Amino acid sequence: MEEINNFIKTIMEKDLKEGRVKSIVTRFPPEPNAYLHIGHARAIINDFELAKCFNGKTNLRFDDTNPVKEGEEYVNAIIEDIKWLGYTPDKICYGSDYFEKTYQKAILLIKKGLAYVDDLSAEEMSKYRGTLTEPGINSPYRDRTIEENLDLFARMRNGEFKDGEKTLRAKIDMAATNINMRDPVMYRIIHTAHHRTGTTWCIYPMYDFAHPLQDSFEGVTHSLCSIEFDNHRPLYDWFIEKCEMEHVPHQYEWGRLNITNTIMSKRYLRQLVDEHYVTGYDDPRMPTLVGLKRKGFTPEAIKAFILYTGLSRINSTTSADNLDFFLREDQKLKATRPSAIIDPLKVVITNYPSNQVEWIDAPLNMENEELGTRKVAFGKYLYIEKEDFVVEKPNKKWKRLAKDVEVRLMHAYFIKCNDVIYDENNEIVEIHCTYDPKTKCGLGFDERKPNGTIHFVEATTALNATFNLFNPLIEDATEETKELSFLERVNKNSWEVKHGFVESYLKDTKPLMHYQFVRNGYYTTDKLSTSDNLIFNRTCTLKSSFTVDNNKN
RNA sequence: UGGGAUAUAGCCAAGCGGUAAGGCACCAGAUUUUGAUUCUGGCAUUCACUGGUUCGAUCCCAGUUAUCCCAGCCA
Repeated sequence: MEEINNFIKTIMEKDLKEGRVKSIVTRFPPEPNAYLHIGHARAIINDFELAKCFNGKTNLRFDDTNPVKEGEEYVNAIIEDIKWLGYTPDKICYGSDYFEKTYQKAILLIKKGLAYVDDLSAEEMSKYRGTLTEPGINSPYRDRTIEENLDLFARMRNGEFKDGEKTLRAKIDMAATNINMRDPVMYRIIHTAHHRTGTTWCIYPMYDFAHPLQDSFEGVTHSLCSIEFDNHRPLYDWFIEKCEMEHVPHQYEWGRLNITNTIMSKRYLRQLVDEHYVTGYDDPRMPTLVGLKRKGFTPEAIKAFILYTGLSRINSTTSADNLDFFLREDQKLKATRPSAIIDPLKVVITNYPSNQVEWIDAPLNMENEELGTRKVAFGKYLYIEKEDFVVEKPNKKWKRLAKDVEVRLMHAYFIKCNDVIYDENNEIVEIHCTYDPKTKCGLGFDERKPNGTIHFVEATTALNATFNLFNPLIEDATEETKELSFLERVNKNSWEVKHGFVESYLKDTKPLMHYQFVRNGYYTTDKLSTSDNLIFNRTCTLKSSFTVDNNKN
């Protein structure tokens, strides 16, 4: 495993050395309302790996303080994803475990005159809050007596008020330049059953109030979150101090990680699923962990990607090349490498018997013979990749087949092209070659050097399978076509589902699948273990356009 | 136009007062039964800009510019 090294680690080392903390405790606090994606993986990996560096502990804590958005389905999915990444939380807990303790701390703040029950409606409160440039003004309910607040808050809990009728607010400073400090709401009334506490509660703490207390209750030392919470840190510290928390956790922020041409926002991922642009959260086109898993990613590849990509306070966008690299690196010695032909060109071996097919032993991975061998068919009729043939050798650097040129068919024989057959439109139909029996793989033939090596499949034994281009696993060999589409960023604010993934990806980036199947054949055989000789049909289906508006609300 | 954060190569990212690590991408060459892999070499006289402090500044200070975040009873 790579050595983790980033600014948070430096902070931890210093805190330990200077005695501010005795040991490291971190937590990964997802809200159970979405599937985890590669961005979460960064948080998970850092939370766990940083604690691990110092023999510390990491909790998984579900931040379930809003019953209208959350559910059990996500809890289980998140637990599974973390397990898949290879981590075991020290404890699995829930924000709702602390509802009573949190409630008591709210009472403490009321008693100290630092919290009050407000009757302002949401719209009124918004007006009273002021703007970025103008200070807010105090709520008319701000000066209720402690007794009245205590009574009202108890009645809020007892369900005497409707949703939105009252809130509990912290009494800080309506003129604060940091808007988060302008008497933030601590509790709101929600008469909705909670997935764990049922109808026990009808008031729920807000993130800003609940989170620091939860961290403190659990003994978290370093509460790591993304940079947009930077503005909340003063409030975090305020609640810790004013609630007289025994254990004092500290919040640190890091920048968010984006990946080029990848949607990472929960909201849009949900839209893609809900509106059936993809087949589900585990669609291989999704950046979710379950999606990446189906696409062929391994936890090791994801971890290496995250750790090598590093961490800073800058929001950054990493090229998808980076992610691909770590998958290739991870799969180099692990993957079996059978051949596949995407765009077939028929080859007839004129000097080979027409009713004969021979099977040649070939290693599954030339760089790792421990993976064993497979039988590769060779016969009179073959397919090669169209792009591996040109009639006339264009230059010295051309290392593939051309007329009157001899190449090696990987694991098989040297072949030489003698004739090119055209149809009435002057398109190449097939090419005629001869093979040299002396050059069979393994015989040690070295009298001539071929003009390169290309891969092939034997036509009569090959399976006509359709691949999901996004997925190294062969999904359905029997299915005739599969819709292929991809998300492309059209401009800063919108993305579209485009058809024709293959072409665009081929043009703009080194296509992972092209690389894996065509030239290298890195993929993990899973469902189709009986044959590794496959014809790749490329089928694109037009899909409607999907545009998202990045403007809030 | 209020407050906060950030600025090091095409993309990430180390460096924290002593003269710019590393990875991706890219380029050139060698090896090669995958134009892959592997190997070798190249890739910031300069750290957003302008001043200042200092023997010495990416690092400290001041100003400027650019980008991001904040006006949910979301997290």
